[in-house]
Amino acid sequence: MPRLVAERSDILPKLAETFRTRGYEGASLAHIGKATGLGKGSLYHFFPGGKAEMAEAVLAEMGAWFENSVFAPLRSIPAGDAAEARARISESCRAVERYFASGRRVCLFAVFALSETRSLFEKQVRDYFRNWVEALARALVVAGRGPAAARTEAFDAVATIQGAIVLARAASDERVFAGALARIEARLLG
Amino acid sequence: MPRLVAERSDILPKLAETFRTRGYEGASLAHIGKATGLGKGSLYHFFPGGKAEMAEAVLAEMGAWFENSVFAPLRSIPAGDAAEARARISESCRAVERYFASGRRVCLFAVFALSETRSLFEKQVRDYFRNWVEALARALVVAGRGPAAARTEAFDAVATIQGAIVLARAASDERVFAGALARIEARLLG
DNA sequence: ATTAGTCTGTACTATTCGGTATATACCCGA
DNA sequence: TCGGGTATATACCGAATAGTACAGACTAAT
Repeated sequence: MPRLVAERSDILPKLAETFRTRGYEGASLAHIGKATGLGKGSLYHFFPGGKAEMAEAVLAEMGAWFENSVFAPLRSIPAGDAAEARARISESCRAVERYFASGRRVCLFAVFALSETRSLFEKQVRDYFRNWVEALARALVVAGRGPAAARTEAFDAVATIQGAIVLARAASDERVFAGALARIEARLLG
Repeated sequence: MPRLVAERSDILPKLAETFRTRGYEGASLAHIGKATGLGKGSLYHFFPGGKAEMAEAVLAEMGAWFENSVFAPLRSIPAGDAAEARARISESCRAVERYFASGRRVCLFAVFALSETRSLFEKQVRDYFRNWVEALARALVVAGRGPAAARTEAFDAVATIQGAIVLARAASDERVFAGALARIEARLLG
């Protein structure tokens, strides 16, 4: 039996894809096994906690990606450097567009937030959105907004992004996501 | 065996509640049976097509409610009556807030849009959001906006509402939904 | 009173579920 | 060459799954 996978993290992308497309309940071990090419034995070797641990690992990886690629850059802008803040906000919009594949790819945190799975991953889901809103609000403050306005604008921007994913999928038209994101960016910078 | 239910529509609310809280895959016939108080016999009597037909009926009822309570009033504003348009837009925001129970209650169309269930109910999901955006855009035109601006503003408003439900649930704080909706209304009227 | 049609509960099928146990194969260090 | 830890496949478990079959009980019209 040749080894196919060296590390747990090698199969996380395919795991994430399966949870995204089928949801937590809908992703059966059979689906996961087929998607990853691994049997139950290997799956339970890597994730002794079963499906719950798989989903947790996927959320952790998604969270880490956003932390590194979106939240941290927004949070760490030097105070007073409004030009840099605007540049980082623009960059974060591009990173978001890339990650969600222009609305074709779903946000797993949103899927979990809308389902009863929420209770299983409540903390991860809450922290993800809180971190996003707070990081963006911080960047807006550096860009010159008042604290209260920055907070509500950040909230609305994140909410609109999430809703745009829903509407883009509903319409099966990814252009509407790109358009919405462009308007969000303009509003954040304007 | 006493009759518990006279018509199919009597159990639709409980059916909707079950699909909302557990999703399509997560709502088993056992859950549905317990929630509605009906055995499988009755369930398959009313819905010979099983779960798929139940979900379809629920979507149809939700769609009809929105059509009557939100879309039609927005669509049927007399041309030129900007004041009436503003009043109807305000009313629709209040109807939406009531329906989604300030963000506690999930939008089933959004849940389906994000899952692979989407392929089963593609048309219903697409039509729901398209009708909403178009009705709101029409109202905005009557209120004085240009057609293009009306369309993008309507899209963004619906998207933000959907995203606000996600974020409100993630934060387990319904006040943030009410706040977001108030800002959306102000933006639509301003 | 009879009957036809409308519900309702229950037992049943076959399948699939998440999870466990086990046996086998591989790689690497001694 | 010989273990021992790491992967992997497979058979298996009890529970739950969607759906079917059917018999009983109620209602309403005849």
